[in-house]
Amino acid sequence: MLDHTLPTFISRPDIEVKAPAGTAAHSIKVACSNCNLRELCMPMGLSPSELDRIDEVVASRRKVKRGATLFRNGEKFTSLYAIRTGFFKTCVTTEDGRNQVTGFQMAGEVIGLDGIVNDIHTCDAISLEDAEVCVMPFDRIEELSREVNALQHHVHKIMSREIVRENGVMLLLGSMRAEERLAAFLLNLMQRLHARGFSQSELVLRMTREEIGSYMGLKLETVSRTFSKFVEDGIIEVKQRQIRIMNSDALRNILNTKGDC
Amino acid sequence: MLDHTLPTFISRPDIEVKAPAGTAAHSIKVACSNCNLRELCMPMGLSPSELDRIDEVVASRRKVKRGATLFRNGEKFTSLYAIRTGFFKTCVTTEDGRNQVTGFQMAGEVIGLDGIVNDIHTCDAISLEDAEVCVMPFDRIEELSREVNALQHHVHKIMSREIVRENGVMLLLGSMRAEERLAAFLLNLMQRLHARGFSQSELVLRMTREEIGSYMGLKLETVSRTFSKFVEDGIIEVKQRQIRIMNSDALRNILNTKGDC
DNA sequence: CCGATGGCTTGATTTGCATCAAAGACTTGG
DNA sequence: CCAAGTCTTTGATGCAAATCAAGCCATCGG
Repeated sequence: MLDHTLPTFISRPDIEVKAPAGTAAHSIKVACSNCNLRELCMPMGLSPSELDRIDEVVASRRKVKRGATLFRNGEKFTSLYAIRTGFFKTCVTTEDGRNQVTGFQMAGEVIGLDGIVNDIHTCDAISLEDAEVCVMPFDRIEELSREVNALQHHVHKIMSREIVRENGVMLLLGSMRAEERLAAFLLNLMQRLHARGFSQSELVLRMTREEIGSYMGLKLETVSRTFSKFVEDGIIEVKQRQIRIMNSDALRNILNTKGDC
Repeated sequence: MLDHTLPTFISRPDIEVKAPAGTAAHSIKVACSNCNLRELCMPMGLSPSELDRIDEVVASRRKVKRGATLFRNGEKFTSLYAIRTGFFKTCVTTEDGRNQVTGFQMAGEVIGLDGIVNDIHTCDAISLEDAEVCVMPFDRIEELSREVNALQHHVHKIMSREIVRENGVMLLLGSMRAEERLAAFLLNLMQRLHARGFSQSELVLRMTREEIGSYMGLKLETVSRTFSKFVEDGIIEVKQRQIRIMNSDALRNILNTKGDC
């Protein structure tokens, strides 16, 4: 439901291409064709000539310090962003100040899709750790995807995937209890990290309890309590933001056991 | 937040093109260029030659009886559907039988976007009244949108709009109380109906209290009680599924008044 | 006409999570 | 090193919505 399955194993994205000293970050020329995240954010099975064209979609890179915003509600939309390193949250806000985290995004994922409809971003994208993104001007994406069919279809798939993800979150918010929500949350995070070559059982949360709560429609105290309950039950171990999954089947059971009781 | 604003006034879509007697519904040739819903589901400002091309995206029409499914979770994805007449709900289901309405769609709106990622539909689309849809094979849409830039951008906008809508629903489900949810629900329905030329103050619900509740993350009793409360407060009148908005400002106030109390 | 059915309303009770409150743990900077 | 700030945990209490339950209303078919 909260699915981000990836077709192939992806190597760890921790080998970073460094900019030459003194070069402005936004002017670095990067090649998707050499990027080890390519299989996450770009279509697969391209011909060599298509691969060369694909490089053109990335205009530049941009570094985003922890806590800084990549874009903000109300700003003009120009580009999509592929996350190279780091971890983001996106959130929407009402006039009366209510705030809702709508997603957490990690390396290889694309953000900014909300801006396409009205050429204005309708949410904030905030970095949860020092990050770097590939800036992909949307007009360039549209231009190129007229010529490279695989890119065109890939863009459609990325948007559709986001729609399906949000469907899953709606199901979660609309009908699940706190334990189920957090079980789903942990399983989803684990799965996405595992697809990126990280451990199946250990993860480091990049966000606060409050941000988790906002995403899951819970208060931070409830998040904390529920984690504590999982620890009591021997399902996970928690040391600050370090989480170790001791029994992932138990988490899956929590998710699938509601109609029964 | 639950926004479907339309740029122009749209005439009532109640004049239906009848199929010649004896013609199978799915073989009727239809012209978008003559359709009075064009401004809702197709891009605007096309040249005459582009308009002709656009007609090619609709392969056929399909009638869907009330209660029947247009597509179902697990079915192969082939086409998007533009609603000509009628009213649909889409819903997702978990293995353990939980069900969540993810949206209600009316004339001029497009459904099926969830199927693009994995070539499989991940939700059910069920008609809430006798309906008719334009079947638009997705490969044809992709082909044509390589040639007609406006169509390409339009497809992107439709998908982005759906993402933004779902962001709004997430906000609602994650942080609003029952009264606020239903105020938002009524205002959103009114707005979309008004954009289609219907009254600003009267509407007929096409769905049951239970379906509203599923969409809004509430039980049907809560929906009923909250409507009753609105009636007591003189905000609406309810006669079965007929709703009359007596004081839409009051509804808007309910939405914007939470941080204050 | 009547009985059956599906949808809706309303009341009584329970409950899961929010809220309020306080204190502990970790981080950062002088 | 201590002080201040942020994040987290845990406990006590309250409340909004769920649950359980009963009856009403409109529709439909025999």
